[in-house]
Amino acid sequence: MVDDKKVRVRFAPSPTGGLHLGGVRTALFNYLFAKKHNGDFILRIEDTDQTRFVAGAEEYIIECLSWCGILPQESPQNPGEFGPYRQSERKASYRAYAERLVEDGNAYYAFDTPEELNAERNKTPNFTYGHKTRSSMRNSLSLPEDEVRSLLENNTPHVIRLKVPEDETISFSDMIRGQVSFETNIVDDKILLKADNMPTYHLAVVVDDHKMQISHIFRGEEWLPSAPIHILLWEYLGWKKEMPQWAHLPLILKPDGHGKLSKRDGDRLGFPVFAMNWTDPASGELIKGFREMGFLPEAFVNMLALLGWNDGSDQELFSLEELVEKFSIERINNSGAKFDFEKAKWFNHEWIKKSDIEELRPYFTAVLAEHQIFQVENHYLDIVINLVKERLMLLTDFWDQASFFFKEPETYDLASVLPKWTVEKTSFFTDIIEKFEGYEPWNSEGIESLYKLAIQASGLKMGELMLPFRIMLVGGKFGPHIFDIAATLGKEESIKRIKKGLSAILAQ
RNA sequence: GGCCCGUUCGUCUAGGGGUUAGGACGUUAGAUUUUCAUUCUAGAAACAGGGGUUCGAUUCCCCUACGGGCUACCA
Repeated sequence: MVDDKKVRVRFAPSPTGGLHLGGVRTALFNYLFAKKHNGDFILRIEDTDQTRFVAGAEEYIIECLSWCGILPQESPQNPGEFGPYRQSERKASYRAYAERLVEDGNAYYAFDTPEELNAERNKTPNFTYGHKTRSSMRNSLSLPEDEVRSLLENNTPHVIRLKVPEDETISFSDMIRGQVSFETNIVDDKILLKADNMPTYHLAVVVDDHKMQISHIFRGEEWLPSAPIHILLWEYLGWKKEMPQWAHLPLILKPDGHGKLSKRDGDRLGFPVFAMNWTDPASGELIKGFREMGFLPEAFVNMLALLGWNDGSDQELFSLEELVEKFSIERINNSGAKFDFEKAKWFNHEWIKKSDIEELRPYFTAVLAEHQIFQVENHYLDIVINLVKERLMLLTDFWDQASFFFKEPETYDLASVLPKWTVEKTSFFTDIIEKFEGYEPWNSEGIESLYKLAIQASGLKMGELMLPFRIMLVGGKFGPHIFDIAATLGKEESIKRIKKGLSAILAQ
């Protein structure tokens, strides 16, 4: 599978918008394979379609990779010796290869305008530009030689198309699905060079993969049908011996219905599809990302890796280092996987639980800052994190679970307390305030035993006095062990909240 | 339509000629938590169908069905 050739793989997105989770997974598998085999992981920007260029998309892609911890060795920002790493900057080099193909009789000039092609498609239901139809179109195969020459001399807009041979079978061994074959008769004469002199994806990938000495290609299954075109090109360009090995990854599908997962599904079903928030510069529309929704990068990467790959054991939690160590192409699945957001959240939950406090702290500091809470002492924050972290699915849940540690409740769930309120309870709480005031040291166990003793002395039932206490400190029916909360809040703050809560109850 | 790829619990998957078909998410029920969540325990839940090959197929082969992808001067 991996011969003596140096492993060089590339992730080659086009900068047209946010980075889809399927894209991140492709990048991840490339990265894992490269690392596993001491190879290079390269980022190449495929921006040959200038009409689809979106400002900021390239920087965004790099930031996503950086967030995931899978930065490339070579990229536009960090060029190696195989640059440039943007196809638009390699523009000048492509035409020569296309011309060479024409000279060798493996490609030809075509002068049909987009309008003419459209008309043809409307006329003939399943029109394809190929060996059956090219003689009736306007190209250097059908037109007289001198007409072709004068068209070219007059700079008539034209494209260069691949001349796909007749009656051949192209087959290759895909590292994931084994032997795959195609009949050339059904492959169309794909455009290699557009009228704007830019190459199409087909020409550009092959030329660049060769120039960059790419050894293995991991890409989505949607590319499988164009594999024969690429193989033909490797052959016609005379590079067949250096052709990389192919691996077509299964697709990530919509959780409900059917089809490839798209950004629209995220809106519709309420989960992110992009790695990070993406704002479309043209429309201003914001599309949510996993990062901003509260995912740990470790969890995101872990979840993605297990979507289509497993190590054969029951293990599901893997760090990036472990993935590198255990990754193997043989264990990549060959069928598409429906994305399951519930499972994604479970991965995040597990990673929050197993992450170190130092790693977690900055995330929660950021969550607090969003709610105008600043300058929290690390010691206090750490206590709170340890109290609530196993209750969190998303980092952003921290606010719902722990806001009361940083500000007193604004509202009280009085409905769960009022109906059973009695004067005895009022005096219990005025009494407990006094007891608390004189109590030291202020720790959870101590407070608990003092509180329970007071309950016994009052003759009231324990169950009647636990909930009101919680409502006073927290505001509602949630949160960790109540005496841990009181201990963390401190004596002064706890007493203050009891007083305030009590008056809120009495005010009704 | 044509071509290509695929098909094990609802979902992600392990397995592989003879298994009680395993795990995880979700779900259900209990326990713990004098709140809620977590956690723990238990349960329900799958080999798409039909033909072969075979002593024996979920596993190998073929067909069908179904699903997906591609079919642009997009990647």
